[in-house]
Amino acid sequence: MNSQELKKAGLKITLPRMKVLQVLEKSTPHHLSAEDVYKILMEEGNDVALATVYRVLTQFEEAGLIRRHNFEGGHAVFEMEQGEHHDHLVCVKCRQVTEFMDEGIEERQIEIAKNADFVITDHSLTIYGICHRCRDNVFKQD
Amino acid sequence: MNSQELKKAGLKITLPRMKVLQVLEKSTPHHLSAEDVYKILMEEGNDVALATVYRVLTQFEEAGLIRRHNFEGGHAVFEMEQGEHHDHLVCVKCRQVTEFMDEGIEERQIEIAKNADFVITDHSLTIYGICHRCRDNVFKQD
DNA sequence: GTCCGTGCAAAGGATTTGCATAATC
DNA sequence: GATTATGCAAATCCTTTGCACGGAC
Repeated sequence: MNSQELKKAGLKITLPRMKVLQVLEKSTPHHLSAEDVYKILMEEGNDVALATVYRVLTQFEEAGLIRRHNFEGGHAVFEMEQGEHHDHLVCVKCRQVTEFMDEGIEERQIEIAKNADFVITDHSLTIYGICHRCRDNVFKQD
Repeated sequence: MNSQELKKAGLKITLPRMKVLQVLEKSTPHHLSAEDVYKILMEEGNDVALATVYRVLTQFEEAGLIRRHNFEGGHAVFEMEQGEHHDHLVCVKCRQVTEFMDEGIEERQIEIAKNADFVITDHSLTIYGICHRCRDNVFKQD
């Protein structure tokens, strides 16, 4: 139930918040921009102002319910917090995002930060490239 | 001589381009935003329009002379292309950027992309945190 | 009923663009 | 002298904010 998560986060249960949360959960592990969320809500007939989507997403991020990523290319994308950290493979053609996690890399990062006398607050590793589907379909439009 | 680099990149030698290039080279390996470059030029008495700075930076990036990074927090930063790849430690307090490079991590990334049947075009690893100076100076303003 | 949340429209910051002028080759 | 670059201002994109109204508790 979504209302549980909202309450736990100290946020009042409102329709816009419930709806935005549903959209994000439904599309896990996809990565949606504020605009994406807004469009999906519109298509579903749930009229929520874009400004509200932004506000709600920001609140969710502060509450630790979701995560914001600033990949290259302008707009931020959001995904449900999945408990465990992971990194991303982003296809520069179709924009599809795949997740991965590598213990070795994680350990090395901690090591590097320690050596630099640096307290890690966050880290993001993103590999940009062309996914196998886009490579196979060079002549088609995805 | 900067004009060499510009010519090699197929760009006409103009004052704004020379000046922007000088600023970037002078501050290597610092990371400057378009606004930063603009302000430095202004302080030096070199009046270049902000729009021109953006245009020139974009051209330099396309020519492979410089590199653009979109760290978290809004605006892009640029640095001279230094031939060899490296990653970044970004202090979330003072915004200072430190560079590092780890062979083990690089190899793991290639491995991961291979397993995902993904052709790497680029990759960026950024560790966000608090540098030792900011940690020591918690009560002062940097 | 009080307080917080929402919608709307306007503001905001970073970056881009159209157009006339000015510079390079 | 032809073509490309620049300056300026306006436009654009993504995101945030002020304010009056509506809804949650």
